Amino acid sequence: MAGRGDTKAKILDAAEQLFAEHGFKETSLRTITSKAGVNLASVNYHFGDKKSLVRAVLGRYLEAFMPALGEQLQTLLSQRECTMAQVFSCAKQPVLALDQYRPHGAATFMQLIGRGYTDVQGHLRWFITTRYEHVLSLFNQAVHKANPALTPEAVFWHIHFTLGAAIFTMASSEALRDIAENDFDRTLDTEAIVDRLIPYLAAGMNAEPAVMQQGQVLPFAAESQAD
Amino acid sequence: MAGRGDTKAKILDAAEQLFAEHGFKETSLRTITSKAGVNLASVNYHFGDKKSLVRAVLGRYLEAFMPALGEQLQTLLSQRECTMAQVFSCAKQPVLALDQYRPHGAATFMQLIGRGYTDVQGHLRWFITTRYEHVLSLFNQAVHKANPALTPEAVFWHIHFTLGAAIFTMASSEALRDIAENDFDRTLDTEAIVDRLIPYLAAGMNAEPAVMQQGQVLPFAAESQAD
DNA sequence: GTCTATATTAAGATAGAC
DNA sequence: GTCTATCTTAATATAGAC
Repeated sequence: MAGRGDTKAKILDAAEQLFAEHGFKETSLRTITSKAGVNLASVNYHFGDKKSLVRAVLGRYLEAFMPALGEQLQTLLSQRECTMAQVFSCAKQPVLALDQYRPHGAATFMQLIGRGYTDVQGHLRWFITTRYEHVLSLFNQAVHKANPALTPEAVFWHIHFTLGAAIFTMASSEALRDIAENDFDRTLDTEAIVDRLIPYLAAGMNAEPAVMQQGQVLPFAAESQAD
Repeated sequence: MAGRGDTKAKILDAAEQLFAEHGFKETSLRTITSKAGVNLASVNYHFGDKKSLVRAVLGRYLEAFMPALGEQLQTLLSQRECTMAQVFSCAKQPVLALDQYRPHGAATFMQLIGRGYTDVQGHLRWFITTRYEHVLSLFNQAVHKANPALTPEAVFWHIHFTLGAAIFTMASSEALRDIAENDFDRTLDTEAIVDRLIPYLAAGMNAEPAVMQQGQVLPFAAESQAD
């Protein structure tokens, strides 16, 4: 397997799939190049080192996703008013478009985001803070517009809860889809999962904080400890 | 540093902290034993291999948490009726109790769960399917009791969204707490985060699925693509 | 039970011929 | 740009003295 000038792309294609499935640390350059059918040394030639390869893989997707999300948010912000579900729907088309961009692109992207988020090396944080901070800011604005009653502190926490639900779900979307198709006996595409997710996230984001005193537990908690 | 018979415990204590912070694969036995102040070979002597050490670390926490959660859910299920917030509150006391069990136990536990969930080796799945399936079943029942109108399919998906929000948030709770304390200028304990999380999860779990046709996007999506 | 010393394997990276 | 061969490092694991 030699000769053609698309070695770089073949490495990226193989790497993104392996990274998504197994994680960055768990995927060796040898596994990648062997799957790609290229020589081990070519990774170093084309990307310098493994860290740069990881960033190239993430960057290819982020560059396809983030500007599209930014546009959707911009448009929504130019409306007179909006609902929380509309805010989250802004991500729907950009995510689904990734399936045209690459086979299983949407699922792969979300798995990569999930991997990158808990990653020690902070690849994803690097992208967000150096390139896409603006899009995150638009998202914050849109959330505030949809529900101005939310305090900044509530927005902060709810956004992170939301990230967790979205990233985590999509990162394990393949496994979940298999289980769901088996248990409920019907086929599911990425869009169906996204359509389940949007109302969940919107409802959570709009949630009112409960009034709780410090140390309060369920009324029956005390009895349950007695034996 | 030698002699005392608590080598096994010292290894567990060092390992849980390092695993929580850096992940299983990213933490070497050398790092663990050096932090614990014990000899490298003692890991193998006391635990056999690294895989068993990981399970021992997870198991110590799960054994402290799962039975307590099960009891809370049992008690709730014996009531005449319950709300969704009460269902999620069942986890509150068992989680917070971990802070008595080990320093920063609650945060460490959730970080470990987060690591274990995306872990390739499936340590966590192993525990759940071999030991704690019963507790998960109680949780499912409680959710159904709190909102019988939810279809089994909706419950399935919402539980996974919930797991994502909870695990992901708590796994990065230390970082989030730092940011929040800096931005909003007040101290936060684990209980405060849990109290934020519960109403969010309850609202999401109770969310009604939106009525959407296949392929529907935002009304303004078409225009935003024109240039 | 604990230690030193070492076997074994796998990984990232690079030199240098073509 | 691509290949073979190799360097270097770091990890798990174990043997065997104490």
